[in-house]
Amino acid sequence: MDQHGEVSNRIISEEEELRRGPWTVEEDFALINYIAHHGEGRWNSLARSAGLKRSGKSCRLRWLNYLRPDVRRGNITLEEQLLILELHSRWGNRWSKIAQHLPGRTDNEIKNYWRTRVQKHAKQLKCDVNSKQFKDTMRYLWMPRLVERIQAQANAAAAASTTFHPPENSSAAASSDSDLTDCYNNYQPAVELVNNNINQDNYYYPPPPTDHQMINYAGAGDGFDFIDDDRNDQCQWSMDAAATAADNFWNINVDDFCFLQHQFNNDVV
DNA sequence: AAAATGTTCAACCGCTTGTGG
DNA sequence: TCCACAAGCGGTTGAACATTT
Repeated sequence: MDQHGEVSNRIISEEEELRRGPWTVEEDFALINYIAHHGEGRWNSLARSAGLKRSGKSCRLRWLNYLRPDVRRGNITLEEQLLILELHSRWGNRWSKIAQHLPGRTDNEIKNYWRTRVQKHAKQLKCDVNSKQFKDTMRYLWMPRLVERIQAQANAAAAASTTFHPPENSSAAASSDSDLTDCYNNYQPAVELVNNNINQDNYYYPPPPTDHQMINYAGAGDGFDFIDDDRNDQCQWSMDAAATAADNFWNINVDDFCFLQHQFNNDVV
């Protein structure tokens, strides 16, 4: 057999032997070690050079989604949830683009969050995740509720800070809140949103988070005109659905939900 | 206690896009 | 302009784990 024959046979053999499935500790170590010395990129040749019987794709995915030092693990925070909902309302399933605004989170993680949490809620409400009703509910109920919870957390932290520190430190503690937390303070509770944020065109423009580091809004009306001429189609859910939403998912009480329905259907035109 | 059912998320797949020759 | 290859992206799968019956 000539040299070329040997080479092609070797390549075919290696391709047949490519491992799949969960990575072992040894494989992780080999990948980390190789990238530490040679950098990332050229994943197919990297996989061979590192002695890994994995495809380049598999190595790239393992590194980006799991082994990279700046990957953030653990539960998605309230702030991150709010940001995901906000950005998804603008960009849809552009997971990679959304992930760019959540430091340390991967597109895969955000995609999983959306599918397991958000889509589940839509399913249980017998509501399409892409429907106007569901998007409006995220906007009017879920996101304001998240903001309220974030604010409550911040208040609790501030109270704790006041308890344990002398007064001269409390102002410093207050001003040390992150920009993201500050921007959430611009949100209004759900009911107030409906009452106070109707502009001259009779369109509703919820005040978005203004954190310039995270979200760069192009301006009023840029994707946030959730109330439009089809408003009559909104809020057609049964009271069961309202109660389910209120009690199980968004912690919005049913009275508030009914009030919102009333506002949508009668007052806000 | 065990089986059934539900949930999570790492990993894979196929397609698209970018890039260099 | 075309082609080949690498990288990126979003959809999907399935194993492991958790919860319910």
